[in-house]
Amino acid sequence: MNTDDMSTRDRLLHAAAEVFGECGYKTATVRKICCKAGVGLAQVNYHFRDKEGLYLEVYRELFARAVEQYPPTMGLGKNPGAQEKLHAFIRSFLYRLTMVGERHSLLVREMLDPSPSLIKLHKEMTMPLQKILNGILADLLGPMVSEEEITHCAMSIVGQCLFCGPHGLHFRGESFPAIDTSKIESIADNITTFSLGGIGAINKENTAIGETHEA
Amino acid sequence: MNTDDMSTRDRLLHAAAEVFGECGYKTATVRKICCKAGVGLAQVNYHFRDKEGLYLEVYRELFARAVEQYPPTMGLGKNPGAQEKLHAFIRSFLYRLTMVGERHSLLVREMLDPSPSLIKLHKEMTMPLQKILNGILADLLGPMVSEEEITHCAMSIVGQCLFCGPHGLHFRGESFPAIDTSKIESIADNITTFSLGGIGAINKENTAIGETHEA
DNA sequence: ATGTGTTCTAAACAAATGTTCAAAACAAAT
DNA sequence: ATTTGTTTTGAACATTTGTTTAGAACACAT
Repeated sequence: MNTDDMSTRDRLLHAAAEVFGECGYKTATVRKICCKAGVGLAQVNYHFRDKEGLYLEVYRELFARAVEQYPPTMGLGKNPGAQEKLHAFIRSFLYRLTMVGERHSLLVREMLDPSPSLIKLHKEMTMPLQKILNGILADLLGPMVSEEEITHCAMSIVGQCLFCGPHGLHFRGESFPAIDTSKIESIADNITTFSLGGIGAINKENTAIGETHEA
Repeated sequence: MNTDDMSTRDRLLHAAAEVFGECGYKTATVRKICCKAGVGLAQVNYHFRDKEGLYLEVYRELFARAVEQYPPTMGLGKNPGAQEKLHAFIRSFLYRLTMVGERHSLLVREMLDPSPSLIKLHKEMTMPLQKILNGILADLLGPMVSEEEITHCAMSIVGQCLFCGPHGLHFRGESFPAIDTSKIESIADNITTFSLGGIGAINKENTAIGETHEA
């Protein structure tokens, strides 16, 4: 992408996203970022107060764009069932990871090793998504299920997505192959099938316990 | 633990495990480690060549101890079924994460964001465990299943463990509450139930496809 | 006691990094 | 054209960090 006509601020955001993504917060240097952006060294401090200010801004913008482009209801028709909703949620999650990972694994990286001041921001941006997933799971698990069990299922699903998704490769200690977007769909199908089976098993266990106790 | 009677080398390993665990490789400093170990600054280079040498040694030792203490067959009687084997695998996985996380989240941390030279070592130490999981899944999924599907299920399970386990808290942007070991068992039960359900679903889908094609 | 190889200490070095600052360049309004 | 406020630059500063080195302290065999 040609960044010549962008403002210094935007050039910095653009370059910072790449450098932070490649190196992580600590290893990325202000010099690298400014060099890549083609601006003076002092610009980071001028426009963003300090390195961390720049970082937070990059994170916020990136996250927002990802959610905008791949909302958790992505590809759903009207009156979708809970199963379709779950599928859409998982699919969109994986695409968000992909998109963010193409030029910068920033989001994923910092989700796993957050800088202190990022935690609050991350919570703010994640909360709505988490609420949505919990709602879907509440539907799927029925009214007899506890809040704790919903959380457990949510964690199982998020864990799968993070690990199986485009950047799971990092965790597994592989090198960094390009993301084949075509695989996302099949991965999403797999996780959905697997998770629906898992939810069913939790459900069955639950009603079994219920019967035992109420009988 | 009193480290007064240990050798300088062991004191360094001990302190390094803590500091690396708390800070990660990049942020941890040789000075911090040596100070905590109560040894001179040059000892790291003398005993381990450089910072990375120390790091690799810590990692190797920690991993080995974790596997020794919580082997993937932990708590199994003789002639266990595949389901029990899976449960034991998940349980031991979580305990390994816990143990390692008590004093140092080193293992988990670096599994997620590995330093370049660590990748090889990590692969070496992980491979046997991965083989075991694949074997269990091959049993559970039956003979008709493809290698790819086994891998998918394995990833789903590992992803769940990493995210739901003691250090999943990091990813979720929470602070770092002490690990309540008593919760491990229930988490393990949950993941096992969820995963067995997921495996069942994959299985069912598979035989359905098989029937369609072969009919 | 002497010599020898190992282990340790304290100081210093070289490189890298985030930040600051004074001055220059620029833009826009009067 | 002058003023005013903003943006940019290049250099410098203060820290931090991993590593090195010369020499002291030590262990131990001869």
